[in-house]
Amino acid sequence: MAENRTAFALSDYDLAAALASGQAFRWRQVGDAWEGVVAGRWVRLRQAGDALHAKTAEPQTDWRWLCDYLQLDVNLAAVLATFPDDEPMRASIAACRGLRLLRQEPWECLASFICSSTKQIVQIQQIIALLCERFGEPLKAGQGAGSLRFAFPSAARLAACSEAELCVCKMGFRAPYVLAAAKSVASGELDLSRLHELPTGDARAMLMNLPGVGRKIADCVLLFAYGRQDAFPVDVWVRRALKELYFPRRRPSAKRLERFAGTHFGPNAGYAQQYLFHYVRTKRVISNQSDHQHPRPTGALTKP
DNA sequence: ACCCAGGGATTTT
DNA sequence: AAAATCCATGGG
Repeated sequence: MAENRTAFALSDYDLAAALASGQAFRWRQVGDAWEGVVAGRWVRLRQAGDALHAKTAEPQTDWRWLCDYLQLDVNLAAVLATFPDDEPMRASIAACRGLRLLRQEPWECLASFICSSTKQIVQIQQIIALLCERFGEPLKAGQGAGSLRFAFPSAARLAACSEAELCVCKMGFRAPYVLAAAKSVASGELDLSRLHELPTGDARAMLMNLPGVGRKIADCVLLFAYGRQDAFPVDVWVRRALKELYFPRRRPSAKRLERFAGTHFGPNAGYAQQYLFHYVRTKRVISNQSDHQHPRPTGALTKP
C-alpha cells in the first residue's frame, strides 16, 4: 500500500539535534516539525516522544531512503560506549542526548561543504537555498515552500554553469571550487559511488585531489556521506573544544593537537567529534550573559 | 608563517 | 548607528 504518511519508533534519538547540528543545511523548522528534501523528495518530520511521524508529498511504497538518511537502525548506546571515558566526553554526551549522525548523499554533501569554508551555518544555508532555487530540478507536487520546492542540483547541472552564475548564489571565492568539483564528478573523472569501496585513506586522498577540498572538508564528506566514523573533521569549533576541554591553561602545538585528535577518540571518533561540536556551540549561545572565563583577546599579540 | 578570497549575521563600540 | 569580528578553510 502506498501512503504519504508513516511512523517509526525511535529510541535515544533527538531529531532536532540531528537536523540542526551543522551536518545538513536544507532543514527548516516549521512549528514543531522539520521540513526538508531527501533523495529528491520533500518530507516533513515530527518527533513526538519516541515516535517519528513522516509525511511526503507523494505516496511511498518503500521508506528505506528515509530510514537510511536518518540512520534509524544505528544503536546509539553501542557507539557511545566506544567514546573515551573522560570528563569532556561525559559532559558532551549529557548535553547532547540523542544526537545522531545522518547519512547524506555524497554529491550534495561534497558541494555543500565546499561552500562551507569560512562561512557561518546560517550563511551556508542561504547559499544552498539559492543554489537549489536557481539550478535544482523542481519537485513534483507543491508541498514545499521556497527552496524546498527544488531538488539539490546535480553535478551535471552545475558543471554547465559559469563561475559568474554560481557567484549569484553568494559563493564568492568558492565558486571555482564548486565548478571544478561538479565538472570532475559529471565527467566521471571522480566517481563518488566508487569511494564506498575504497579504504578511508584512499577515499580521502581522492576527495582532496579537488581544489578547495582539504583535510577538513574531505573528512566531513567521509563522515556525513560515507559513514566513515573514524573520520575526524577539525574546524574552528572543534579546535576550540579540544583546547578548552582537554588542554585548559595550556597552549598545545598544532602538531600535538592533531596527534591527540587522531588517537584519543577511538573507532567512532567522528561521532565523538559531532558531540563536541554541538556541545560547545550550544553552550556558547546559552551562557553568553556572564561568560568571562576566557576574555583573552584573540588579536592581542604585539609585533615582534 | 602570513595573507587573502564573499558577505552577512552577530557582537562590540 | 557604525564598526569590528567571526565563520564546519584552502591555496599561494
